[in-house]
This record gives sequence, C-alpha cells and structure tokens, in this order.
Amino acid sequence: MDPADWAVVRRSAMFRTTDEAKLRDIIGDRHPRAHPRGQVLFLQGDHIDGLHLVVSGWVKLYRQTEEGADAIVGIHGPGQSFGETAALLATPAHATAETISEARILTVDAERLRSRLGADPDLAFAMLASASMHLRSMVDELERLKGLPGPRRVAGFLCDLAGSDAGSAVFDLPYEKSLIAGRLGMTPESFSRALAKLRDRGVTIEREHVRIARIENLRDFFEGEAA
Amino acid sequence: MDPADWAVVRRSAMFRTTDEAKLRDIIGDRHPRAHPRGQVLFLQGDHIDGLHLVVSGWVKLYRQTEEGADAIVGIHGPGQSFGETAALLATPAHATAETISEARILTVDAERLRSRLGADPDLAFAMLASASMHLRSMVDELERLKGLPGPRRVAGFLCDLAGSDAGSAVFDLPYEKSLIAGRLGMTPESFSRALAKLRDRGVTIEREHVRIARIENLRDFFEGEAA
DNA sequence: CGACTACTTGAACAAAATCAAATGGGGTGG
DNA sequence: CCACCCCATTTGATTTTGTTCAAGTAGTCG
Repeated sequence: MDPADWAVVRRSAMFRTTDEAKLRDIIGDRHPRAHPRGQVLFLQGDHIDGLHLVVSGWVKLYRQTEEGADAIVGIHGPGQSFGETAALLATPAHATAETISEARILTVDAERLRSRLGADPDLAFAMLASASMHLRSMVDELERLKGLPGPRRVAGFLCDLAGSDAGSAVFDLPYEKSLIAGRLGMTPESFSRALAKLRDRGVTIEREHVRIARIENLRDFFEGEAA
Repeated sequence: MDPADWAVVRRSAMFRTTDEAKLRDIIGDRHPRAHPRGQVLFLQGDHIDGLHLVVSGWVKLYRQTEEGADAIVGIHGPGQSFGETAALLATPAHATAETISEARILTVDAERLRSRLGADPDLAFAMLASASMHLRSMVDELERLKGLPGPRRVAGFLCDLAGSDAGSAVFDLPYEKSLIAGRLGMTPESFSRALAKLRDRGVTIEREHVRIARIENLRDFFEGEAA
C-alpha cells in the first residue's frame, strides 16, 4: 500500500493504538479501492463483508425512512471507519453508505478481523475504546441537535472544522452545503440563513471557502453567549 | 446477591452473552447499592471508578450547558449500564448521572473489568457487540430526533414502552412526564400537547397510566402514516 | 453559449418554544 | 380528618424558529 495511505490507516481512530505488525497482519494484502463520487457502497439491510475505512474522500451514511426522506446519520472522512457493527456481528447494515466525493476505501475482512480479535486482547480493547469514543461523539451530537437552535449548531460545526481553539482560521467546507445541512438536521435553506447570521460574528463564506476571524468568538456563541 | 438482582445482571445488555462463571468473577462480592431518588451518582467531569449497571429504578444522564439548561442524553433503566467509556478508558465522565426514582445500582470495578477483558477475548468481543448495539440505538434516536415531528416521536416512545407489536397495551409511564419530554428533545408543554393529539389515535392517558387501543395504529402513525 | 446544479433569498406557513395562568393531586401540619 | 400548600401538568396566547414553496442568481460543464 502507498505510504501515504498507510499513514492514514495507522492513524485512524480504529487502529491508532494497534501496533504496526499486528495491523499489517490484519489488513493483509488488501488495498484501498477507488470509487467515483455517488457510488453506493452498500445498502441499508445488506450483508457487509468487512469494516470500511475511509482513506481519502468522504462517505455519507443515511437511512431511508418511508416517503423517501432520507436522514443523514453520519458523514465519514479520512481515518474514520464505518460498518464496524454490521461486519463484526454479521448483522444487516443499519444504513446505506454512499460516496459524496471521489473516495478511496479500504475494507478490512470481517472474518479476519474477528479471528485476530479473539487472539489479541489488546486489539479488542483498542477497538472497544474506539467504539466508546464514537459513542461519545454521538452523544455530543445528540445534545447539540436537541438543545441548540440552527445558527449555533452551525457555529459548532465550523469550530470543529477549524481545528484550533483560538485565533483565526481559513479552510474549505469538506463537502456540499446541502449535505452539511442534512448532517446538522436542517434544510439547505435554513443552513444558508444560519451562515448569513454568522456573518456579523466574523465568519466569511465565499463559495466553499470559509474564514473565521476569531474562533473564540464563534465558540462563545456556540456554547451560549447572548449576542 | 439476591437471585432476582442476579437475574437482572445476567440478562443485562452488557453481560447477557457472558457466561455465568466469568460474570461472577468479574463482579466479585459487589452488591447493588440503594440510592434515594434525586441522588447524584457522579458529576460531569468526575473520575469514575467503575461501570454502573442499573438493577432497579431509573437514572438520568444529562449534560449541563452554560446557563443551566441541561440536555438529557440518556435515561437508563433495569439492565442498562452507563459510564462504560469513562470507566474503561479512565477519562472524565461525560455527563452527570442522577437517580430519578429510588434505584439500586451495581458498580463493577473498572480495574477488575479491564484485567478480565485483557485475559478473555470472548468477553471483550461481547462488550464490543454491546457497545455496537448501543451505538446503533443512538443512531436510531438521532434519526428520530432529526426527522420526526413531536407527536410522532412520542408515538415511537410509547410503542417502545408497550413492548409488544400488536393488540392493545396498558402500562405506566416509567418516570415523570417532564423528563420524558426532555428525553425526546421537547418541552413539557409540547409533550403534553403531543399526548393530546394521540388521544384520537386510541391512546388514553390518565396520570401516569397509559392505555393503547391498537398498537399497530400507533406504530403506523409513528412510521409515517398520513392521518 | 446554454442548460444544469447548487446556492441564496423572499414570503407564507407550520411547528414548537416561551410566557403566563389555571387545574388538580399528594402530602403536611394543624 | 381537613385545610392548605407545593408541584407537576395542562391549557391558552403569543412569538420565535424553521420548513415549504417559489423564484432568482451564479458558477460549471458540456
């Protein structure tokens, strides 16, 4: 595997604590596979043969409710994995996975992973830790979604993207605005208006380019500062 | 430990696949501890010494945002556990836990659990499965919260409580309505109005007593049936 | 150049939050 | 045992927030 790809896998949430030899053993001779944008990797209800790890690009996970309105339950980027549950427990996939950009995905064979897991407590523990972290981030998201009005959710999302805690930041939105909106549980229109409201808080948006004047300001607002 | 308590522990989400001898070893001589209603078990940010398993009663987990508005991130009843992450990874608690009824809680020593986990891949695998299930239910909840209007969320909640899939049901609400409202991400007022709307769908509420005429009807509504 | 797509903006509408007040038990102290 | 108070819940009126529907703008790609 390409050294750059390998670096992503090694630093992934799932495997960052796994030592290199073991990891090589788990992955075997698999390589990331390139997918065009818009490719469906698996459907809700499918049997999944392995854990999927995003090496590059972005994948959205969504569930189709009746009436076709689909709810986005997750968007995963480089270093993040999905399908763990279904692969490990051999249960049907809980959501549909579709690439939302060109993406390269490494699938780790479930059977192989399972056997290594049985033989290696450290690995199991690491994965447990990873699952816990995932759970935790889910709780955070739940909290945001419940409590906060739109503009504040957007502020939180932008702060996360910015990466740093203070100062200014310049970056690009990772994927389409309408998808971000879905992720944040709102319509594209609401998202657009929310961004407009953040403008006088030092957030400049031009196409997908974002500039945040003072991250502290934005974070204060997110965490509940009266205007 | 009391046989009835033991039965709850054995059938708990976390340990249902663990065999009895191992489970006894993990728990050691610990006993469930009784707490009065309103007792804070630990605070957001605390160090937690063990995994908490509800034997009887109910516990709410909530996060305090600034301004005191607290968001309920989970309510756990008999057989459910919480604090797994913090105990296993020795990280600060992510939420505050408080009993909302008289409750008996068994705490499983984290250190002990960790050591058994290392020695026993099956156990680790079982816990991984449990964590995955938890994650999955979280995703469901996320989806509900995002997509559905209030009355339908309430309908879903009631269907879950009813337990069965068809026919009629009579049961009591497990805890206060205002807490249920919080759990469902709405205000008590909205919850009350939502219940009122369900009345002409065959749901009768009198104090905490609930009677559902035909669960199928309610479920249809929850899953998106036009009226 | 023209059609398509993504995004923005506006107006009308719906849902839920908020503010405020009334109801109705349950429990307490007299 | 009864009157009274406290608190959870309900109900009503109002306002905010977000959705929906509709139109307009801009950038992209053939």
